[in-house]
Amino acid sequence: MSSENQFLAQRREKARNLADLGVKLYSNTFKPADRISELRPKAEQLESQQKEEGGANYSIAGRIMAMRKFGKAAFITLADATGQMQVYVRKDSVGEEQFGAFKKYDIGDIVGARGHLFKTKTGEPSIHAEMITMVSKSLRPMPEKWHGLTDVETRYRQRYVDLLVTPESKETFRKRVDIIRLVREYLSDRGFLEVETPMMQPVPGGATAKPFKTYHNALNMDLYLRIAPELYLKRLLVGGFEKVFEINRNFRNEGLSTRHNPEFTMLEFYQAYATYDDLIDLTEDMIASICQEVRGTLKISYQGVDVDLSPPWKRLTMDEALTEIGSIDPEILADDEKVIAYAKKLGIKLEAAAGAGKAKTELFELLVEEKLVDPTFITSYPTEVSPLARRNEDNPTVTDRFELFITGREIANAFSELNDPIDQKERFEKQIAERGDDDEVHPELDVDYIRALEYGMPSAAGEGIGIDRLVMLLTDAPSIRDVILFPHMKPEERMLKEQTAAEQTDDD
RNA sequence: GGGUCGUUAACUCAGUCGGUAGAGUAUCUGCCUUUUAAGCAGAGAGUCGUUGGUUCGAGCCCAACACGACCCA
Repeated sequence: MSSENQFLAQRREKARNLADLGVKLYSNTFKPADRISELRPKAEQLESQQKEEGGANYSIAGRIMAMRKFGKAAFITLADATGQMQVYVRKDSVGEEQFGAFKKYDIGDIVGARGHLFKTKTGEPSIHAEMITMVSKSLRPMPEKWHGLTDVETRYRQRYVDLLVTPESKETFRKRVDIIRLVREYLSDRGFLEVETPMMQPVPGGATAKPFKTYHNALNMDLYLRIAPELYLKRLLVGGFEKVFEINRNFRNEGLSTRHNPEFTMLEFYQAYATYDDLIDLTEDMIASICQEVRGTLKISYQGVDVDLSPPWKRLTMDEALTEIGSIDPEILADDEKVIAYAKKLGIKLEAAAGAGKAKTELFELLVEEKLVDPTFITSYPTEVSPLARRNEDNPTVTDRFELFITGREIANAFSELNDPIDQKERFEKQIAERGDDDEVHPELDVDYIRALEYGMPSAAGEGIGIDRLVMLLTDAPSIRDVILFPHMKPEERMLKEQTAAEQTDDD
């Protein structure tokens, strides 16, 4: 039984031939002493057709990306983690035996080479191999060298191949690493402690979303994958840590889209004795400085649209945004019934219990959000849609909260924290009473969290930033799947078949 | 959940009006010791996403399904 095609069969055959020649197909004895990114500049300095003085020996290991074979010589392009470099393999340099084996090497094989530096007559910095050896034999053909891999489905499903042949993809993920490191440094430098709080929670809280459910055998209890770390981080403020942050995964059991993956990376940070406007300044400075570091400029373009991240960023209250950008008459905004009627007129469906705050938020999403291209802080969110935020002292119908929008997308959400345990409990209870008929979103009363607040939490402000979306912005990625190494996909039918076949029969 | 588009060789893509399945790269064989999308000559390679239907005949027309992309909710 073989679902093998011609290519797999050919490669297996070649591998057998190599093994017959005494070549180890998967050897672990070759240890490269040099890295391509450091070797190339050295070879670059040579003149064409010049060999390095002294004839020092260098060794590199990497994957064969291209081969240009002649009868008794060949040029191969080798790629290691740091870059690509050409290796010149000649029969009279590596010897009869090695060259005989080398002739059976394929594109995709991982090999080691040792030799001296030189530059070809066309000026290409190269290593003239005196020794070449197999490190790992590849049994599958690589995608085409010129067009590469363009099928996004294969790029997401087989990221290992994508990373091999799509330099831009590799670059995006390097930038992602940089961005997360810079966030960490920025906050650490300002005295924030990085902490880890439970990903498995008995009561999922801190956001309105559908959680994943799992089960703990020994404890005989249901657990939920967290939808947010918020309530645990605030417990730490109660415990006396004054500045904390966490960068980690959240899980939401909802649909997938260009902007949504079931697991996504979130930064949340909390600062005691701060208010939301302190966080406005911090956010603006942090994101701008990271952009400057990663992109070298504050004027970037996202999917063809120019975005200017130069501070200071625009600040508007929600009512101002609805008036200035949404063109809604301030008289309508001042009257709860008129706002609700206006929203309904525009086709927004509101539940019976929904008030003017909910209507305003819906109107904002419909009329304003996508128009906020340059960074804009929207403040004064209705209390109705902000169950964990502190009410404004002068106007209790709104909270001391902001959201940051860039390229029409929400990037950050922050507020002065509600630390009054009685108010908090009442708001939880109201939320639970209004949960409606959606069984999957079930806010529960987190009694331990209330207990924590009863011990007293300092005044504080906290913020969440979607790291994936920030990375999308700074890497100009159209889809969240382009910035997540292994995005969730439905299983391939082919693989399912092979898996069940393998489970049923176990011979070869 | 709804709509539109896509799925053809390992990869990138053609495929006319329904009449025996095509190219480039890659692979294989031969020649070739400074090439770089190396070159020259030859060869092999396909469940046309899946299952049904219409038809003398389907990659192409129809239906359902699968997976993906985009838009909408």
